[in-house]
Amino acid sequence: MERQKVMKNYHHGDLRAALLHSARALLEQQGITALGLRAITRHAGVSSAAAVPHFGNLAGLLSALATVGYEELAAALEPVLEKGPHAAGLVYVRFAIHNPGLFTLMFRSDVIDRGDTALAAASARTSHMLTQLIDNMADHQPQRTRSGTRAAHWGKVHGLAVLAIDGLLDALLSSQGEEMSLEELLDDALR
Amino acid sequence: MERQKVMKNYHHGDLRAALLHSARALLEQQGITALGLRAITRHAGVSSAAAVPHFGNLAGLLSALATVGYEELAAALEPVLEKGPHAAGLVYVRFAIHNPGLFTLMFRSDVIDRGDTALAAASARTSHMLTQLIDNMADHQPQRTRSGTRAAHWGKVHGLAVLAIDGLLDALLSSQGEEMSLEELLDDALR
DNA sequence: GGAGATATCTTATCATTGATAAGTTCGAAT
DNA sequence: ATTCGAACTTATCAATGATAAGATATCTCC
Repeated sequence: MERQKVMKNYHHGDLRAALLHSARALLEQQGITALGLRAITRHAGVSSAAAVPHFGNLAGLLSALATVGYEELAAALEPVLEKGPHAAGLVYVRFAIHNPGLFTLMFRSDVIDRGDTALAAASARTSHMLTQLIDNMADHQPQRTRSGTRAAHWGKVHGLAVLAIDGLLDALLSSQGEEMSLEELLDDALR
Repeated sequence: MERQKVMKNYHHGDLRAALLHSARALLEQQGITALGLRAITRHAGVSSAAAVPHFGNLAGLLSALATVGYEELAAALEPVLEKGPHAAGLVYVRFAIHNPGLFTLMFRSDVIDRGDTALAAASARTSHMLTQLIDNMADHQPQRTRSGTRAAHWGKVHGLAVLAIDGLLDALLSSQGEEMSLEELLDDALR
């Protein structure tokens, strides 16, 4: 029967997924600067215009990748929803550290298209999850607004994630003579 | 004597400052995407290669601009050094909100050159100021490491700044029915 | 199971970008 | 006054994202 045809040139099979995979690989291996349309398609072994039917343009492709990021973050957050903000905060920051490029992309509103439907949905879902998580926590200080509490916790967690990715927390660690790992520092800071 | 020659084409006089001014104007008016070498030189009314003698390349120009940012942030922080972390946090976030483009640029390690001497110096000075400010504060919890305390405070303040710039705090405000301004929210969150 | 319609992918081209080399103009130092 | 060097321009290059036109495979409908 010979059905297992490789289908070389045309009709890749699942080029959409392949392009997202290539983009992610480039993103994590070479940084967000390497995320060009040509670099991505080259990595996937297709022509530079092959992404158009699936994503329209580069912003569309990156938006789809960021969408994956929001979904993965939500999925990572879900198991600790009942465990309170400390555990969830650690999960949030760990996700950022383990996927620095992807996490960075998720907040680069200048390269992704915030109007993208799927992206907006995934982003909103994750945000909703975060606020719910914060609201559910025990130590709600009555002296603070609910919004204030949300902003305070989300801000802290997000800031730690961003600073960790930028390597600025390592600088903080090495300057002080204290013997501790980044993980310990984060656990301490999130207390 | 007619000394007030306009000196049109050659030897601008202070092109370095003029280019930084143009870059900053473009940055705040049209966003970080508009910060191209040609756009900046066009705005300043010079040729696209005029920036080379002063900055080498685009990264050099943007690094110099980011350096200005770190210096201004340090200058804004200085008057509140004795007032504790609450006031200083507000100053930090206000600086970010009033100079969103510049603040964003200061943490875009992919477009600026972290090896730039002046940038590294200004950045280190500001960081030093921040850690000193946090260390001086009264409510040092003994259960936390010094590094942990630094990370916690810097993280929170920085996260709030980043989220505010991205408009995500406004989203947080509007979702909740509470009647409060962004400034009030920040003041509350920094408590 | 055959034919036309349709989506996918390629090739070719365009305007624009950052970098660079070579040439021009000005100021400064000897 | 002349030379030297820095500042600036013009011209050119490779590379980018977008797009139009063409080729090919799959799908639908009869």
